[in-house]
Amino acid sequence: MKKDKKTEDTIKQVARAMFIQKGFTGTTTREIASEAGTNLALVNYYFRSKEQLFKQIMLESLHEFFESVVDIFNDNNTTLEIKLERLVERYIDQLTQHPDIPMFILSEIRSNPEIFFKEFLKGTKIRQTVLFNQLTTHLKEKQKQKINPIHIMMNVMSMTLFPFIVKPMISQVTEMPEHEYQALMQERKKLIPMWVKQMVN
Amino acid sequence: MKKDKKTEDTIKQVARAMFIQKGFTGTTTREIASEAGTNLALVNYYFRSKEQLFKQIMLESLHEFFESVVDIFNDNNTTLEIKLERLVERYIDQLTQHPDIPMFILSEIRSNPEIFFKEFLKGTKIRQTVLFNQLTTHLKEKQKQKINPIHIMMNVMSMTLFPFIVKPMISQVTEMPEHEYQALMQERKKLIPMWVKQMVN
DNA sequence: GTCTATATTCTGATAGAC
DNA sequence: GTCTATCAGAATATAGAC
Repeated sequence: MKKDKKTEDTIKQVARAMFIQKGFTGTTTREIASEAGTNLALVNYYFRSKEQLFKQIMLESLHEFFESVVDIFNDNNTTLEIKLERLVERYIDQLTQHPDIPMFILSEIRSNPEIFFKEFLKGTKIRQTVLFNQLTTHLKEKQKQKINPIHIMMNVMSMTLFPFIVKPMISQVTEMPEHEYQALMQERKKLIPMWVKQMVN
Repeated sequence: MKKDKKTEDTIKQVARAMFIQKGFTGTTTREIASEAGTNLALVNYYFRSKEQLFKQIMLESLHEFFESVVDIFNDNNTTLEIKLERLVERYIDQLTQHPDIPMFILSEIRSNPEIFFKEFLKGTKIRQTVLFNQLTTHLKEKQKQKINPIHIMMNVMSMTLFPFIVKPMISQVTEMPEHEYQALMQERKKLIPMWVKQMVN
C-alpha cells in the first residue's frame, strides 16, 4: 500500500498540470493516463473517479492561493503599510511561479458556482481580518470615511492579480517578450504599495 | 430565405446567453435547442455546427467589448484626463448590464489560445493609440519617465474590470447584497479616474 | 423549414485476466 | 498493481420523411 507511490504521484502531477491549464471539462481521463504513461483504468484505481482527483487538486490549489496570505492578513504585529507590502510581494512571487492558478480557480467557480462554495470556500470572511480593521481605522483617522475600505482591498487585489489573469492577452496586445513582462511584474512589487499609500493618505 | 428569421434569432439569442454563462464546452446543442423551443436538427440547419454558432457569438461579444472603447482611445479632441473618465465610465456602465462578458472572453482564450488570436484578435495594438501616446507624454512632462505607461494602463483596466471578474467570489467573501455591490461599482466611476490622476501627477 | 430517427464519436467507469 | 476489453451514456451531426 505504501510501497510504490510512483505511478500514483505521476498521475496526480500530470492531472494537476492539465486541470490547471485546461479545466475540469477540458481534460479527459484518457489524456491524463496517456500523458502519465499508463491507462485510464489506473487513474480510477488510484483516485476512484475524475471528480475525486479534481477535488484533491482544487483543494490544494486553493490552499496554496489563500492560505499563503492568511498569516499576513491576520498578523497582529505589523503595520498596515508592512502588510500591504508583504501581501503584494508574496502574491507576485507566487504567481510568477504559478501564473495559471487564479484563472484556474475563477474558471471553475464560473462553471460550477454552487458546488464550489459549498465544498471549498466555507467561511472566508475578509471583514473580520486584522488587515481590514487596520485599513478601516486608518481611513477614519485620515478623514476618509466616505471611501469604503472594500474599494481599497479591491484595488490591491485588482492591480496585483489582474495582470496575471490577462497575461496571455497582454503579451499579444502589447507585443511584449516574456522577460520584459516578468520585469514589469517585479517592478509592481514596489509600485502597487506606493500607489495604495497615496489612495489612503 | 429572408422570410422567417424568428426561429434563427431565437436560437442565437438563447445560445448567446448559454455560451456566455457556461462557455463552449459547458453548453450542449440539445440544451440550446430545447431552451429555444425546438430541436437540435434546426440548430445545425441554421448554423451548420456548434462551432460556427459559437464563433459568431464570440465575434459579436469581442466587438461589443473592444469596439465600444476604440473611439475613446483614439479621440484626437479630448485630454488624457477626459479619456480616462470616459473609458472607466463606459466600461462600468457596460459591465453593469453584461457582467459576464469579460469572464466569458478570458475563459475561452484560456481553453483555446491559438485559435483565438488567429481568428479573433488580429491586430489590436495598444501602443499605437492616442491615449497611450498622451499618457507617455504626460509621464515625461511630470518627470516620471521611469514608470512604464503600461503600468498605468494595467491599473486602469485592473481596477475597472477585475471587480466584475471576481463578482461571484466577492459576494461570497464579503457577504454583500447585490444592490450594495452595484452602488460600489457606480462609486468607482469617479474614484478610479481620481486614483489614476494621483498616480501620474 | 421542421421534425424523428439514427449514425458516429467520445468519455467516464468497471470487469476480469495476469 | 497493471493492463485489455467493454459497457453505458452523452454529445455532435446528418439522413430522410413531411
